[in-house]
Amino acid sequence: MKNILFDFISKYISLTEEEKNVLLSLDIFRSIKKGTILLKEGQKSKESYFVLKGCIRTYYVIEGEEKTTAFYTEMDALTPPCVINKKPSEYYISCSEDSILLISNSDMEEEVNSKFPKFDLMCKMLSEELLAKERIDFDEFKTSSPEQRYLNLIQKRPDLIQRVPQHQLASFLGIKPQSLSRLRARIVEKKS
Amino acid sequence: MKNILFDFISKYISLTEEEKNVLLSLDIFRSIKKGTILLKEGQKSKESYFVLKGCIRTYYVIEGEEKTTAFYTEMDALTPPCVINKKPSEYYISCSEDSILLISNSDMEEEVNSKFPKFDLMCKMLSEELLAKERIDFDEFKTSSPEQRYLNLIQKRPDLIQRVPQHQLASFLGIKPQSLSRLRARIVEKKS
DNA sequence: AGCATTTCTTAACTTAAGTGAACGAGTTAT
DNA sequence: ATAACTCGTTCACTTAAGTTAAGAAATGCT
Repeated sequence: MKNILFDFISKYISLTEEEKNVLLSLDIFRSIKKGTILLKEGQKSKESYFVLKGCIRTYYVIEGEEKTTAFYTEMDALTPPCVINKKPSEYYISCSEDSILLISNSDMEEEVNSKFPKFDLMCKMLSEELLAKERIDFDEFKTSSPEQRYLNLIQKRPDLIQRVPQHQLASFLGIKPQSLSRLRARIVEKKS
Repeated sequence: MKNILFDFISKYISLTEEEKNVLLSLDIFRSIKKGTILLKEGQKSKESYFVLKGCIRTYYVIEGEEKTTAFYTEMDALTPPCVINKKPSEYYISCSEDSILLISNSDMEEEVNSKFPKFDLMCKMLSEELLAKERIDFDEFKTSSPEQRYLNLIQKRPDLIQRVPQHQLASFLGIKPQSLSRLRARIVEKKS
C-alpha cells in the first residue's frame, strides 16, 4: 500500500526517506467497509480522499432518487467541493467496495505543506492536471450521445462496468437504468 | 484593467506595490479582435488566458461540425489541457468578442513563481477552486434535462444568452440548434 | 446598395430517451 | 424457509431530441 502512494507521489515530486517517514507517521491509511457513507448531504467536511484500493462514489439525492455522478477508483483523488468552498455538501460520498483509502484533512495538509513546501507544488500540479482531465471528460460528455458515452466508457474504464451496479452507471451516463438496458441490447443487436 | 487583475488576485493573496509592478512589467495585456483564433486543433501551446473584458470560447470540430463546449467571460481563467498534458490541442479557442485578455505562458509563470512563491500558492488555490466548480457544473449537467440546463443557464449566466449565438449555446447545452429553438418555444408556451 | 453567407426558426418525420408497470433472479432479513 | 427488497430487463406508451429541408431575418462583404 505504501508503495502505491509513493509511486503516485513520485510522478510529481521526489521524496527523501525522512519525508516519507513523516507522511507515514501521519497515520492516514484507513480500511473502509463497503456501504460506509463518508460524507452526507448538508455536512461540512475538511476531508480529502485518495483511493489505494477499492471504489468510492459520489451521488446526489434529487426528489428521493439517487443520482450517481462519479466513481473514484485506484489512484484517484477526490477533494469534495464543500472542502474548497466551505459550504455544506450538496452530495453524498459512499464506499462502493471494501476499500483502503488515504484520508487527509485540510488542516493536516497545511501542516505538511509548511514543513515540506514541495507538497504544495505537488498539490498544484495535481489539481491542474485533474482540472484539465475533468474538462476533457465534460467536453466528451457534452459532445456525445448516451450510446457513444457508454461505448467510450467500455474503452476507458472497462472495470467500472463490471464492478458497479447498472443503475448507478446509468445516472453516471446521464440516463435512466431502463434506457441503459435498452441501449445495451441495441448494441448487441447491431454487432450481430 | 489593471485594477480588475489586482482585485482578482487579492481574493487569493496580497501583493506589495513592488510585486504589482513586476507583474505589470511583464506586459501581458492584449487586445484581441473578435474572431481571432487563439489556439487551433493539433497545435501545442504554453499559453494561459485570463479574460479582463470580452469572451472567448472553446470548440471542437467533429465531423466538420463545430461543437462549442465552454465560454470564458470577465474574470474567468483558462489554461487549456494541452498546456498541462503537453499533447497537441484537441480543440480550438477563438475570441467571441473584441476582448482584453491577459495572456501568460508557462515559462513565464515558472519565472514569476520562482521570484514570488506566493504565486504558486495562488495558482494552487485557483485551480482547486476551478476544479470544484467544474465538478459541480458537470454534475448539474448530468443530472438535468436540456430544458432544465437552459433554465439553469438563464439563472446563472444570463449574459451568455444575449452575447453568444444560439447555435453555439446549443452545443454548449449538449443539443442541436433546432432543439434549442424548439425548447425555447416550448418554455414560452408553458408560461402563457 | 446588393449579394452572399450565416443564423434562427419552423415543420414533418425518425429515433431514442423518459415513464410506469410487470417479471424473474438474486440478496437480505427474520 | 419464506417474505421483503433490490436489481436488471422487457414492454407499451409518451415525450423530446435528432434529422432533413425550407424559408425568413440578420449580418458581412465588396
